[in-house]
Amino acid sequence: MADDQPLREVGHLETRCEDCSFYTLCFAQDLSEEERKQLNLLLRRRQPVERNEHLFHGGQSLKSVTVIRSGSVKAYQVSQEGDEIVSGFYLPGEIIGLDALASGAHPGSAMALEDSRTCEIPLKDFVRMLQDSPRLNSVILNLLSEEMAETRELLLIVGRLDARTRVALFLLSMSRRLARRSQDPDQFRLTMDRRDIANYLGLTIETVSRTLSAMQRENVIEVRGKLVHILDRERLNEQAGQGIREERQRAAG
Amino acid sequence: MADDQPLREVGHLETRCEDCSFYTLCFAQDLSEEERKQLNLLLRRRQPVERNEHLFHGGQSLKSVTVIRSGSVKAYQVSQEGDEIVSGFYLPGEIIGLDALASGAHPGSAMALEDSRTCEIPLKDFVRMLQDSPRLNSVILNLLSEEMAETRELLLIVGRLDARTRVALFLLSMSRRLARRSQDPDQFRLTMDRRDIANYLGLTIETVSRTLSAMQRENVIEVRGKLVHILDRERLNEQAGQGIREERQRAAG
DNA sequence: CGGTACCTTGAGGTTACTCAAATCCAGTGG
DNA sequence: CCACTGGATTTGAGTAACCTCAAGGTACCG
Repeated sequence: MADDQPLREVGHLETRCEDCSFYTLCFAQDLSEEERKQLNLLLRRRQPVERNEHLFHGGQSLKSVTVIRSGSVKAYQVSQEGDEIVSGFYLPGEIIGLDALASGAHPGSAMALEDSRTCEIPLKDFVRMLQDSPRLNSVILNLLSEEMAETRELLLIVGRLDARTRVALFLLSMSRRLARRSQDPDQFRLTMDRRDIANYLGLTIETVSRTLSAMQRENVIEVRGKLVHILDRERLNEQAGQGIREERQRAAG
Repeated sequence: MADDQPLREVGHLETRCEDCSFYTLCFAQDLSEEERKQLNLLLRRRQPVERNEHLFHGGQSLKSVTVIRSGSVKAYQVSQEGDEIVSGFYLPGEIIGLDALASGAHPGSAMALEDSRTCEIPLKDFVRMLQDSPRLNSVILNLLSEEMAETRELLLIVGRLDARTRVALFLLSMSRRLARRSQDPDQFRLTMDRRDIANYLGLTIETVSRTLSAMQRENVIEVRGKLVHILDRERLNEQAGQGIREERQRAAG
């Protein structure tokens, strides 16, 4: 299908400063001119990391708070049994490492899915700013609670939804987050492989693959390897919406 | 089995102040004498809540931070589809409402599973204390991150483990938390019904029931309705430990 | 051009779900 | 104290969804 208009390669993502979470947050949440200036001063562009290189390992102490500038990153933990558990993906403009703020150590590891660049604020500076600025404090609390909410949502997804729904939600999430950073929301490249997707969604590779194929047969999406084209967002939304196994025992509420 | 020593009813749980999270935290985390005194002053014992009564509803603004003094509470959210999603249980001495600190509104609802009593600190006072005391601040951040960690763990449980393992983990968690509050860790009463357990674990009532029955047949536990007796903690631990579906596709790490 | 890793597809098995019925239990009223 | 009743729990039989194992295809890289 659509051989006249095949999926075209989408370039490596690079976030403009205006699209970065630091930027957006700080300017949206009415920090003072002074606070902004300082934040910008502290921001360091770090050496690019290569594909499969780690940004940090689980258990390491938190050295800096990081924004993905380009590329993408997966966060994962290793269970007692030694299994890798993918807990999330970070796209350009998103902040990584906040969940370590409280304890001071990273609960999990982060690995680049492709060659990536980041901006960082050394932890010391960041903490100092936190102490000086109640505003920034509340900004961070908010970010944390947002991440908490996302984890909660994932909880809902992973445990209770059928494969079709999980995959639909995943695609929509990616689409939404890419759109936020000035990307085409209907055509994008998944930077993670099927294994990571499967792991993240609590499915097997085969099930993810079959589900994507099925969606393609039904003309909801077009898939070619990592390239995804959303053809019928309407139906994708439907499939994402209704997945809860048709009424588990719901209580009175 | 064990008809000579049947499960005996366990009395209504009441936490001594020494077992309460507020108490423990504040005194463990070296707050100043002054700070402690103030915290105690602010603590209010609230009117008891009856079984099935709500402590608060989702979306309501956070009015106070609450410790369960006696009884137990379930936290749940309502999904878009109108299904109830049980996100956790709170036992005597545990703090409820922290996850609303950031946004100021409760993300979900809380309902008493039995007649219960609570202690509360009005939000205003609590926030004032937070501003005055960097120590308390970090204590709270820690609690939050702890809750985050718990949610993450639940994430792991709910999506990826088989029924047997989920139930085993649930029983052990209950046991551990009860033991912390001076209860017999091997003999206790579940205050929630099978539906809540099933919902919490992402299973159906029938599966929970069957699993408990199977564990009983194998002499790992003894169950009679809500009463649980752990007979073989060793094996229960084993069953909790190995559940991950025997090696999902693990990546290189 | 061959090799390797990734992805897709197929066949069969297992787990947990669904539907249905029996049993247990707590609370109520006689 | 006991029968009654409605809800909770257990148990059983059949089914659907997803996993496992296995083979074949595809793309990328040297």
